[in-house]
Amino acid sequence: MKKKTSKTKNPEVTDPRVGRSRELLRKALVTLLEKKTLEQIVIRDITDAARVGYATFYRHYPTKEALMTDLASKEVDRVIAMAQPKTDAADTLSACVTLCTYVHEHRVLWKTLLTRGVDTLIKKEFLRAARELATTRAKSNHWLPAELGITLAVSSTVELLAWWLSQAKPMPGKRAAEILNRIVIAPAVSQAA
Amino acid sequence: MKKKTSKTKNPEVTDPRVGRSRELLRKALVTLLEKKTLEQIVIRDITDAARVGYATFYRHYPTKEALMTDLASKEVDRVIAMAQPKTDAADTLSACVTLCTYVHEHRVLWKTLLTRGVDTLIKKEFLRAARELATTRAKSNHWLPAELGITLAVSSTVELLAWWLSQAKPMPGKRAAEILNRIVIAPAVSQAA
Amino acid sequence: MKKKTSKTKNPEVTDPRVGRSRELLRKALVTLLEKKTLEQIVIRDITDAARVGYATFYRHYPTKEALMTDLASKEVDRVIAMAQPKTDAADTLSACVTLCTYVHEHRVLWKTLLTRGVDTLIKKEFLRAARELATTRAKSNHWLPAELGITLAVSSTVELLAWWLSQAKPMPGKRAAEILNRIVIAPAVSQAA
Amino acid sequence: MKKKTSKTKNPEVTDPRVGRSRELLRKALVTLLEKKTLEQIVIRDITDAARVGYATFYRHYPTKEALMTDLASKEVDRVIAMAQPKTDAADTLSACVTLCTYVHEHRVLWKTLLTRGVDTLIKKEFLRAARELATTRAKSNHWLPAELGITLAVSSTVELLAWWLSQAKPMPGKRAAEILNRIVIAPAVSQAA
DNA sequence: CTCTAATCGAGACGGTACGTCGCGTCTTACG
DNA sequence: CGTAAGACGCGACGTACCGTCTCGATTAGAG
Repeated sequence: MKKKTSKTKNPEVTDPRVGRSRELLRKALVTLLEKKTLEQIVIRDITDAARVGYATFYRHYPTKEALMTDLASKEVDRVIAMAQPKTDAADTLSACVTLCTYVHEHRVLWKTLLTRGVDTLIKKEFLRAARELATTRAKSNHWLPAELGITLAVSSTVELLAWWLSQAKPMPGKRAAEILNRIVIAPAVSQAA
Repeated sequence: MKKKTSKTKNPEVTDPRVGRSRELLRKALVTLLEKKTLEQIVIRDITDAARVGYATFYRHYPTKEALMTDLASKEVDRVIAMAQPKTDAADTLSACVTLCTYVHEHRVLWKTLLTRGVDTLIKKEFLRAARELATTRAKSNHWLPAELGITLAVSSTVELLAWWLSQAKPMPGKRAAEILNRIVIAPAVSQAA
Repeated sequence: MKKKTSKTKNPEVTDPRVGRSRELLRKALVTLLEKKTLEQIVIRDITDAARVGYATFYRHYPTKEALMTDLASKEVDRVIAMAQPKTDAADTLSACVTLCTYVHEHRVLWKTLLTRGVDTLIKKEFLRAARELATTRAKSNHWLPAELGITLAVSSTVELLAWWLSQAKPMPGKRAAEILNRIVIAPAVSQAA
Repeated sequence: MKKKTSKTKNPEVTDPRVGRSRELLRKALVTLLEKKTLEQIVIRDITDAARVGYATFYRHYPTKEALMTDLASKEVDRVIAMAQPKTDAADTLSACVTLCTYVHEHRVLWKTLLTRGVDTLIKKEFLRAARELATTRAKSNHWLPAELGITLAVSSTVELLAWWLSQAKPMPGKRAAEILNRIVIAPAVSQAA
């Protein structure tokens, strides 16, 4: 029989329950991260908070780190997408301001992303994004290996944001952006020039 | 009753078996770290490798992280002790060279310390040491909070060393030292000036 | 009320698909039983082998044991129906021969019915059938309670058949029938006399 | 110095905790069997009833069936040990009386052993014991294979006991013994003669 | 050299979390 | 509208480590 070709296998998952479950799990994890470290969180915590069956977790993510990475990559992609145009315009300070502003607006989430033992995963996502950026504007540098430059820039950025948000009374985003630009981004870009 | 009180606690006189057990445990951990992440290592692995009873571990360390910290702080103290005189002499490049040379000479150990999921602990030890240094030479800085400066310097240093040692063919220590000095230490010191 | 649609339900007129699905499920179970115990078989195995949707199983049977019982009772009824006339003629040996012959002809199936952890269900079906027989020819017996007699006769019969079929080189059906008659049926009948 | 030679490596397990745990588990299982089938019992039920950690179960038995077998074999061995001398003296009725008396005295336990879906395991143990007996008194038989004879005798015995104990008002042990002897044991022995 | 207490090995134990499996129900989208 | 495909809630499974504990057997060093 010819026919049925159309439907039977749609490449991507179509069942709406799948999307819903994943959404619930991500939300639950964010909530829990406000109170505990990722490694203090147990899978049952997540499924309970998401009001989802225990096994359902494994139907979507192999580990809690995978769920975390999903979360992190979405956030990182979003912030990069916002800052990138400015970078393209070579206006690094403006890019930093955009970044810091966004982070500050979502400071509750970002604080947990950066300080709850999750920073490793966030850093990995930033690195991924930074490498993509770098390839588009590859500039050779005599004395500083590109990969090292990226690593340092990313790690400093993350470290700075983490420090900033963990302050009892964080400085204004504008100032954080200035520091970030002056101490990390501008040197990095000028090196690359 | 006075008893043989004398025996019980001479603060620094310890049963030689104690020292021996701890040594065995540290050695065992170092060995294991060459093959696995700290969190892949379980306590039984350590005690087996050390050829020591399982409970003996807990007689000396509450967790494997404590053992790791013991290890890390010894190493960090040693390398700081070597580099510090140079720093005092304001010869930062020379301090960097000393640091990199030492690390390179013990690269097998340091590679595992910096890359086997242990970097967080090492960084903590470096921070501890760096803060001590900083207090001795406290300089005010208008635009860069001291604590942030330290944090960034330490994290960049650790990141750089980790990157360096994880290369298939690491560049010579002298070059690593130059980069370290130029990109991390010199800016940090000049800021502080 | 005559119901609205003609379609719905004439008690014995069943949707032909129903019969088909059940048939497929029974066939599938028989096939699977050649390789595994009933309790090693899971419902997904059956539906996969029957090339039927998973939920379809539950539209016809509440558990795999129910399916098994369905299977077993059909077989037992058949064999009883064949042997019974002989029993009525008091020709017990002949009845045994009929039984053993039938079983031997379907030995692949019966072997699995008797040895794959299914014997309990088969025995239950035999008991059911045997009790029906017994009521038609109820004879009192001074020292042996009737129910016990039936139980022993059935269990010995099943045990004997199971042993027989599980032999690497089973003896001929005629001999099995003789043993069965001599050791189980004849004594049972004479007791009842 | 001979030392306390006795201790260091005794081939069998010496730790008293082991014996205690196993005892607790067996006791717990017996208790639970009075209320549920073996397969309705879940390992957590056993460990809870035994007031023992869940994992402790697996330190001693791989499955609940293994625990059950342990229990069963102990009982079977005991009863066989009591009846065997009589059998040796060819006094089969007396052996049956001994058996039935013992079983009746422990009827609560035996009822569960024989009717709670455990009979298969008990039968297996009886078979084991019966085969041992049989080898010591191996007699050839022209028309009845020895293994089949044993199988039938054991299964009938078990079936009879199960029927007996499951009666609302069980007949006296003496009468059960007579039936057992007359219908199972005596024929079996005379066959073997 | 003896005696006593600290330390040790061995490993059982009560727990918690894991990741898997199968059940039986319920949902979805297609034909 | 019925059915395949399969997601879901549930709960038992058996495993892995954890950190605590009990045991004797060594061993160190004070008397």
